[in-house]
Amino acid sequence: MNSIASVPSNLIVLGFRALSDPLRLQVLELLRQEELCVCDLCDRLETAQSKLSFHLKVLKEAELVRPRQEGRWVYYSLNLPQLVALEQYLSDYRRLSPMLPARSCDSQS
Amino acid sequence: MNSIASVPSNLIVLGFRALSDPLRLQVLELLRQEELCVCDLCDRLETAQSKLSFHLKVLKEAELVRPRQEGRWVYYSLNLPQLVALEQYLSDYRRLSPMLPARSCDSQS
DNA sequence: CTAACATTTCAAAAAAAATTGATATGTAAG
DNA sequence: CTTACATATCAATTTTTTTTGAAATGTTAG
Repeated sequence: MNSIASVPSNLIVLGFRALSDPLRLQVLELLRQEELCVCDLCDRLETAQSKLSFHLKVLKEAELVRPRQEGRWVYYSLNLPQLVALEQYLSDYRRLSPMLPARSCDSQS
Repeated sequence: MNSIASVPSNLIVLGFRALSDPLRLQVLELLRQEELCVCDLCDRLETAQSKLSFHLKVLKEAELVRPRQEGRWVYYSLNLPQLVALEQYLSDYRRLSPMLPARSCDSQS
């Protein structure tokens, strides 16, 4: 009697992982208002460029942001569909949650 | 010209961090259907008790699950309100996202 | 071509998170 | 009281993530 729970999709895990850092959340909040290039983000977050580049990579691999190169600048913007995908993953918990009362634990052994 | 983005609430960061692990997501998926005690979870996830205890602590500190002791068993259940809080944090990205086109980066230097 | 600049990549170091096995705590049954 | 059991905690180790500074890449301006 050993049902293994379904393994969650990798992109979902990557998404939540990308969201699990304050600096990365700040990046997303800035991008919410406008597309920004890396130097803008460094400026506004008072963060070293190399550090930001790392965190942008994490966000990009989670498909939460999209880069767009223009000359020597790279502009990042939100990738709304993936943010919505995570939102929907969570919203599934509201549906289909009968929330049964406790079941005796002894019955199994 | 240096607006620091607002620092996200700690509980939000803890929440996403807790969600950023496959095993913890599996725990939540199992709890979606029913309240379960630790030994049940060990059983179904084929995981050592000590390991699960650690992950349950992470979920508990993020307020995504709630423990309820009954005799020598501890039953865990979802804490829907906090899951909804995270969902709403994400849903804010859909609203209020004018998604302006690129702005020249030169204007600042 | 050369110099300046924006960004990425890399390697080393530091910090944080996860795993493991052992032990502690608390409850209940005999 | 003693034993068995469910769970939590702890310390040591391993693994993963993050930070940092330097070097590489690629683009544009002169």
